[in-house]
Amino acid sequence: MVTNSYPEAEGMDDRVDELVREWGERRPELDFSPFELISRLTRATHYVQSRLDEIAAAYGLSHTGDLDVLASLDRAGPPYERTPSQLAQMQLVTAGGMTVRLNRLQQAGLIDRRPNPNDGRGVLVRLTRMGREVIDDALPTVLEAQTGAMSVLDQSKQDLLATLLRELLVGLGDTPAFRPAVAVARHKT
Amino acid sequence: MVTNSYPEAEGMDDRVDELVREWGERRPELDFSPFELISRLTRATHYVQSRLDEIAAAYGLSHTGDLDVLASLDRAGPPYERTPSQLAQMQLVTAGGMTVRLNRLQQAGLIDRRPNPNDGRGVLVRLTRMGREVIDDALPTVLEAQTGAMSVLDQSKQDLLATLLRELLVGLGDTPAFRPAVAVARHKT
DNA sequence: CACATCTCAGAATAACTGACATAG
DNA sequence: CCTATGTCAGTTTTTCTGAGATGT
Repeated sequence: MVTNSYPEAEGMDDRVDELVREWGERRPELDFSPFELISRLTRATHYVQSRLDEIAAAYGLSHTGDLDVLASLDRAGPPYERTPSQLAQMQLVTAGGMTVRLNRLQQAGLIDRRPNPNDGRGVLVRLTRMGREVIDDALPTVLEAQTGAMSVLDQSKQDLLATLLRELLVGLGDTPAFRPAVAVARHKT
Repeated sequence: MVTNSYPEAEGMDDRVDELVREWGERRPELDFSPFELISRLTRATHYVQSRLDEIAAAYGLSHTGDLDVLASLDRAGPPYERTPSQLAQMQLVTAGGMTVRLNRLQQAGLIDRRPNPNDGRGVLVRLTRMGREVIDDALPTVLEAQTGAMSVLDQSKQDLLATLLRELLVGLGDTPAFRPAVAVARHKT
């Protein structure tokens, strides 16, 4: 169902190959292979995010980041709640940046906030009924677009790519919060 | 010289594994493997660009994009010139967006513009002496940072990753401009 | 005349930093 | 008291779109 314009992608050059070729002539003493890799990462992200931003726009959202917030709340399962700081950390934005997003989503009626009963400093963000409807509808759409974007690669190549990127990410510090198996009891949370 | 905090990245989980695990519990009927892949692409790009933006900032530039313009002109070799549209296309921004960057770089004295002798509609952007000094100094710094960022992966894995990403990019439409092997002569250019 | 190149004005935001109020 | 949470104001930009001037 999701088709691709370049069934014979294998063996073809991308635009990064051009850049690397030029560098090789201009600065033959330097190794540009990390540059090559990072250029591809960046460009692939650019193309993919553009497609996803279009989907977000079709739902009246300003960009994929807003959809990510809704998805993250959905992922939490009933009652679809998380704290702003949880959301910020998952999505690599600062708390201040998340506040802006949440204000916008609340304005649109897709989320609301209530005081966190376990922590008087904080709040809990929750999907509204409308927010749940939006993400219920958008999630399959997004997944389909993502599937389509990756579909030039067969499954085994996608798996290999995912594995390599995991290793890269761990090296870049994208590691899960440390979760002790045992802990001494504390007051409240 | 470039070290890494996670020498044993292999086999370790990244934060995307957490997300995928949550999705699996919440929506077991859906396949999140393309999501997993795209999340990793996006996050890796985020981390890497943050590092490169710091380098750009150290040179007084507003972000990596400005460095990319200088690098692109350097790559052209003497006399270090390109048209704004060439630069825009290479860097995936619109002509309008490139104008803003060029204004800023010209303001900083790193580039200048002159009329394009071959095309009265256009201009040629050129590195100034100071621009050349900046990129001469910055280029090794950037490459070193890029090398460091990728260094969790050994060379064979980097090569494999680059190959897979090339194939993905071609599928996403990142293909070189068509260059006919033969063409009929035309006026000027 | 249709199209290409480039710049600019206007729109719409994004996101970060640092400060602040509140609570643990 | 020191730290953590969340919000806000201020700042700094970014980028795109569409119009317009100029030239092919």
